[in-house]
Amino acid sequence: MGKSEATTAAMNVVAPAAHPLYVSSLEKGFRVLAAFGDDCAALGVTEIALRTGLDKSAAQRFSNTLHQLGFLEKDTSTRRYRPARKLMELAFTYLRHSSLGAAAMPRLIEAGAVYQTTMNLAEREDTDLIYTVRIPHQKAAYVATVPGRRIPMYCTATGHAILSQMPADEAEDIINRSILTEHLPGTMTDPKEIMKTVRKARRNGFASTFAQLLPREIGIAAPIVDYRGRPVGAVHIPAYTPRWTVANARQKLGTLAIETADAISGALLASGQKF
Amino acid sequence: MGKSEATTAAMNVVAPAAHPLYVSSLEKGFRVLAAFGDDCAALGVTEIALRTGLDKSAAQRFSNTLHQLGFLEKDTSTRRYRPARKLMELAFTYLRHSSLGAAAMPRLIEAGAVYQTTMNLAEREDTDLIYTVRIPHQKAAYVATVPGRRIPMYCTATGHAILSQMPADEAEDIINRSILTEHLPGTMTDPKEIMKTVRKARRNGFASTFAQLLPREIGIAAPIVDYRGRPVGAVHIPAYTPRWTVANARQKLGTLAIETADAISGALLASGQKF
DNA sequence: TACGTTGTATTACATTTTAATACAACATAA
DNA sequence: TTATGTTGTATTAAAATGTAATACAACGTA
Repeated sequence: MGKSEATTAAMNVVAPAAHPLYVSSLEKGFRVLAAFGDDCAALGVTEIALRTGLDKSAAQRFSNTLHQLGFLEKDTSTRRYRPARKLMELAFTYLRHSSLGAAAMPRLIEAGAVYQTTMNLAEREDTDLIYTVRIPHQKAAYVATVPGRRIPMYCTATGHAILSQMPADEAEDIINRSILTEHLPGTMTDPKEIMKTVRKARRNGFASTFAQLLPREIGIAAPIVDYRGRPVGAVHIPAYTPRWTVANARQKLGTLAIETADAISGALLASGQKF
Repeated sequence: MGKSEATTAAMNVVAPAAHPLYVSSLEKGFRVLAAFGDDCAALGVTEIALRTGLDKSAAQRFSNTLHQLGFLEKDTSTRRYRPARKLMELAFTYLRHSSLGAAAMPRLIEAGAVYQTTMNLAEREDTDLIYTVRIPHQKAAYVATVPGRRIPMYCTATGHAILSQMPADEAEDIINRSILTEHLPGTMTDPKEIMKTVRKARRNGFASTFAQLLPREIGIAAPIVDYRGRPVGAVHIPAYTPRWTVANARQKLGTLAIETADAISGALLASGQKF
């Protein structure tokens, strides 16, 4: 599973073409942060240079600066850097004013209590999703319980739920631009098959997948829509065999996911925000 | 309550003196992100310039760059910026390899189920704390359920729990460097009184506070220590009147907090990590 | 339509970052 | 221990980047 996680891990911080108003130093700083992947808890400057494509001097200066700012810790004995707690504050900067998060939170808490299941809120980020709110109930792989994680749309119930509320051409575009990797034996990588699943999700009002990214995981997800009916995120409920069967999960958790997502959509509408 | 939250909100991104290896552009970029406080969901460039101390041109370039990188969203109609989902990925960069988080997660989940209470993990950040893992059970003010939030140590059970495991002079130093604000009528701001509470926490093995930052909130917290006995964080359980009384919370939740914190300390030790 | 305000684009200028290099610290093995 | 490689740190002259001033455009209000 560690392996299957790895492929979804790298944060995307690439040069979006030179522009007169573009401060490339800022990008380099974020490239350093993005260098910390699944496979490395701590990095030295040489390794950072290697992973970021910066030369040693640049790696040195940016690591140093991030350290001074408090976003990287430095182990004085090994002289290696690691991400620091303060990065959590940046998440708060986002979440604090997320009307989606605020609308979702109480409803996810409530829904999680029904069957003692974990409840997640995911939002779209291009061809991927990011979990923004997670309310764990049952124990699972640690990374699978942590917010901020990015997963692809093409092979996840959450992704299908969102795709199901889009015009077909838009959904197809996302799938075509996705890197279709067979994370586990059985991960769907055929665009036609994926679109078929998406259409099924559209008919049912929710999506479900089995063992696509994590072994034994049944994913159940329902879309959250804005005032225009456009998908802004999805409620995701993970369940695991053998405690749950696919049929049982689809019936019970599918309904729960839809109810919860609809309640959130409604609350968003009431709060009058577009987001 | 919104008010009491506000004072604890601003992220600390200040110039740590010029150094030859210091990239000031990076700092400016983070200053822009830090400009988004409690009182503003979105900001225009002029406002950003005002809040960051950058001039209009700089504010323009850094906002633009952060936008291109995906860390700021731009509302095309109002032309104002707002923090974007991608900031969540930075939190993941930290959490992914947090052995403290990994040790705490399953134990917090388990403990939260006992009395249906929210469970938090907080870590120290100078004179403040940052919530890194939050497992909400009961509904509460949205910001009080969101990870990444920073709160002061001097007037919180979580802070006292950590201070209680430090040498007295170190604890006093933290209190002296804290900005002692009376967030609510009754917030403790007298260093002597604070130290007295901390000593009491030391004797009891856990700390408790009432209505210090949030009205009606009873805070219960127990320290997590590393292999040297040094505090690395704390388990925090919030409870609210009238559902809980202070006495009842101290008795039941105090015990639970201690047990959970000890279990986490033990797991950390077993995992062989210093952190 | 006129006016203030706010966002955007363009420059010459100079400060900042760069990349090369040299040095120091550490780890490993002979 | 001494030698040897590797990795981290510090210092520069050179150059590229970011700066701040300014002008222009877009929007909202009266």
